[in-house]
Amino acid sequence: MRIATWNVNSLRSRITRVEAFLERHDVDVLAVQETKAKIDQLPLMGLQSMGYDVAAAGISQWNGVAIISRVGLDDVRVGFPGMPGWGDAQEQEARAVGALCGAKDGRGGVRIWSLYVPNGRKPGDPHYVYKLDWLARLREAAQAWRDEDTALVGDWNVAPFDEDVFDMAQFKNSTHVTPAERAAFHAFVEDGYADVVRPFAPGPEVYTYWDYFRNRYERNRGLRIDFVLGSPSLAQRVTGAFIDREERAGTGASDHAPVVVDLADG
DNA sequence: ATGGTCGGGAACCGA
Repeated sequence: MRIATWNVNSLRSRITRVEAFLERHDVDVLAVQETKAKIDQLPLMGLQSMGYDVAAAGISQWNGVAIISRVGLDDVRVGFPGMPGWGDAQEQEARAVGALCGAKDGRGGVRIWSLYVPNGRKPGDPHYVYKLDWLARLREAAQAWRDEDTALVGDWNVAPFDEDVFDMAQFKNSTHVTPAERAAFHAFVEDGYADVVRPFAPGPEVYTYWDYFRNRYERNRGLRIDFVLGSPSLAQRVTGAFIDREERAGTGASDHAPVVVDLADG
């Protein structure tokens, strides 16, 4: 089974590229972030005609997430127990929270969580405090999923290592690289989740996001902030992975590239 | 310190 994650920066404006990506790489399950649309605004007809089902959590203007699957969607969940504002969509909208939804594939083998970690804006900002709280609560919830085939995939808005940043000097006093954010990310690894892509796409100068400003992509001035973290049993099934860097090229691209992971049958 | 470019939704805000 081939799974992927991609911050599409608006599913409506990116739908043609999403469909082409799924076909080009023969993807079974795609987790998307920043759908930027309510569920009833999503352009699903083309995806459905390609054999995909869609589960979505449309929470605010910019942080919606979805899972697109052609191997079924069982036991779809939105949010996680303990998630700030869990069960209160209006509060989530008001607080511009991160978003997360998860589903098992049709054979019940893998639970994939599509997650958009809140953007902290600036260290010390209320959104930054909220981001750390959100990650801590997700960690607690994820500990209960560690003994299953679980994939935590998406835009973590954290660059865990210096080599994941094109120029650390430009990130003084910036979010994404603070010790607290990095510790929050590494806590998942300490609990047994593994970055299953990095062994197949080692740095330095390997990124998943390039700002639209200043020709950052053309100059490869990016960040690695999109990750697939696998529980131990899921990580054992990984046979390969890659970042589809070329998807970021040209006009009409998202500012993030997709990340693809291959799994052996469980 | 600021600016640069996108997307959404119709003026800027947030990434």
